[in-house]
Amino acid sequence: MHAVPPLLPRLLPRDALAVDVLDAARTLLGSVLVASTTDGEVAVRLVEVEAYRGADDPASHSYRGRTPRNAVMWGPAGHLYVYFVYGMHYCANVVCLTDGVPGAVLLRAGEVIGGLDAARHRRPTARADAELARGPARLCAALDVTRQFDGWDLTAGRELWIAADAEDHEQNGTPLRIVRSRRIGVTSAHHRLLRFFIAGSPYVSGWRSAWKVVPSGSPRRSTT
DNA sequence: ATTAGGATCAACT
DNA sequence: GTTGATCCTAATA
Repeated sequence: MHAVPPLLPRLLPRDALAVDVLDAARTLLGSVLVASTTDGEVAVRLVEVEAYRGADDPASHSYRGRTPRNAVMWGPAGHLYVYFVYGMHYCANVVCLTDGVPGAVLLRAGEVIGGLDAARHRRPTARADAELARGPARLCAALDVTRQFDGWDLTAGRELWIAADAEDHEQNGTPLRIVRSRRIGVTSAHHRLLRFFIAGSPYVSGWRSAWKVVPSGSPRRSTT
């Protein structure tokens, strides 16, 4: 055994995201989204994501083709696709695959690991810190992500960027486990198990005991 | 603990 | 005119 390298934040490379949405989902779990704006820096470790594909996925915004709203999904991997829903919320996705092939991973929930005060200020209705970023629109609110960041390159290391998972996480001495389930809130493609989350995490949204949940490996540290 | 209804608007039929 | 990749509050158990 040689010396353990320092756990410095490392920018997640675009290559790690220019892959199939299922692989990108597993890479994103454990990664940390960092937003540095004038009112503070907030960092969120992702614990729950959902994969959305293209023409073969009726639940995806890209299913019916390219529009001004969803155009970013056809662009380069590692950029952010932000959309507005229900008249008052924003949700964010990380674009995957290669240029011209739509696909993205919805960021559904995470643990606020930095900038708690700023996050609490932006999420006044949260009654516990575990609720600060539990849910896709809450996560965006905690990071102050709006349509201003639609198309933003997360791999450039500017105000909003993504850090690779730097640790081998464990709980009670065993590695964290990824499980998958059906996606939340979608009314089509119900059967597909395209939601990925960290088993047992208190920061995961929408847990339902009745749901079918299957194992799906452990978080992957990107090696590129 | 679980459920139902309302808020509020851009994109799309 | 209808529909959401949602969240919050209030009501019921």
